[in-house]
Amino acid sequence: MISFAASKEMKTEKIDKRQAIIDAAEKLFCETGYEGTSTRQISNESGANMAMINYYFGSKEGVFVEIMNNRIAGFGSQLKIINEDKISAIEKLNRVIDGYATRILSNPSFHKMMHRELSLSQRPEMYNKIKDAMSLNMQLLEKILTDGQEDGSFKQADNRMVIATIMGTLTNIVISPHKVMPEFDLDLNNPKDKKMIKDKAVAHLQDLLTVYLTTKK
Amino acid sequence: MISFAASKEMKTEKIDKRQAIIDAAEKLFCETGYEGTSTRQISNESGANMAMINYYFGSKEGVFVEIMNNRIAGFGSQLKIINEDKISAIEKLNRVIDGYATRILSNPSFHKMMHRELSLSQRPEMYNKIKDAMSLNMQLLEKILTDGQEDGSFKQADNRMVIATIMGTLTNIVISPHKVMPEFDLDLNNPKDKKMIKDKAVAHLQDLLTVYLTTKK
DNA sequence: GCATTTTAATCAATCGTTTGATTAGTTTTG
DNA sequence: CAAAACTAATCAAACGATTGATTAAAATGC
Repeated sequence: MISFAASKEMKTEKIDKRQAIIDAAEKLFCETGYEGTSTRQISNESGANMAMINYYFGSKEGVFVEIMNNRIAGFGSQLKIINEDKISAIEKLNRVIDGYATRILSNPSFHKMMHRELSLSQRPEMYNKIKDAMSLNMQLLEKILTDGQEDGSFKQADNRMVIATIMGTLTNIVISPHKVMPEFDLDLNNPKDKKMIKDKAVAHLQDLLTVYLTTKK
Repeated sequence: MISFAASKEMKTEKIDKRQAIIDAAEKLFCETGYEGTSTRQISNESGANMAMINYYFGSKEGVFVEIMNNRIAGFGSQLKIINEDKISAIEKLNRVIDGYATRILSNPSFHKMMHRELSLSQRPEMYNKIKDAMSLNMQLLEKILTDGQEDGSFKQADNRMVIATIMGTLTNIVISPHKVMPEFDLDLNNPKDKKMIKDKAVAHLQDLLTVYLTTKK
């Protein structure tokens, strides 16, 4: 019973088996996909016994659901405040682009996995969760666009398509960075490369949309 | 070998078991992914015996490789000629956008599968094939952009990012059409909806890039 | 009648899940 | 306080089902 003086953990070893399973599963799901990952792999990677997966999460899919819920929770929180600020529409848009790029590029693997799940739409529960989380961001983006259009700072545009351009551009960069910059050997796991790609992406999108939305026809 | 007078097929039955396997496998791979599709499913869906898969293609992966090769072959063929035409850079760009949207939206399921494969990058052979096929299109796009910039009709821009925007926007629309137009119940399998989405996407991208690339700073 | 195509049966391997037992820590009880 | 009862966590082993692949025999076409 926890010897005196609180011996927390020994080195950095197994803080929590439950969390270890989540961490290992997320890594593996990102790398090899849901179907491509076996419970035995999760067991090995996490150091937990196979039975613990079902003990804690009921099933392999239960682990997946848990991971997605954890990540998706608090998705819109940081972005929502942007729309409260007393700043111009164009400034709001620029901040949203930066915030969106930051989040997506902070965990490219997970974003890839999310998109695989969305494109497969096998597990309806997950599909709807992802869809809802995304639609939160879309509503925010749309509001910024329509507000800007109403006060005359943005010209009229196909806002749905504008949103598709913002999200699509960032997703495209995350999924195929080599395509974007084939002349270098860029690696999204390298923090330096990641920052460079993010800066380029943000600068491009901000420039693109500023020019597009504020140019008099 | 193909008896005289070409007795094609009897009713609509088994024209070719080999082709039936390819068709069934492509459908299933698109719907449930590569790992999520079993050889027995392919066998059932195609009407061919399980052993025929290995007989004709050596393995399950062999079927997959065959499908990808068939689809990828002739990828750049239709687009290459565009760059030969004696038309303005902006006109070339508009045509490429239309051609690209047409191809992607002509088979959304396959395009989704291709992107899943690209984002998983499990099978290196496939990964490289897809990458090479895409990079063909990218080179064409980049050439159009730089040509336009050299003759002064386009302003300087981050061309790699511009390309990411074009491809990313279209991919985003294909993968999540509901996100793009949640107020309607659009369906990419419905030819009418598909045409409408394609027209909207093309119009948006052409407008966006025309404004962006031809606006004096 | 020979080569090609197709079949049913079977293979070892792996899948996700469940089991019964064991450990250690906590609570309850007398 | 200590014996008894209970609880959550963990384990090795095994479950039945399914996986991709292979076999050897049968059917087919020429």
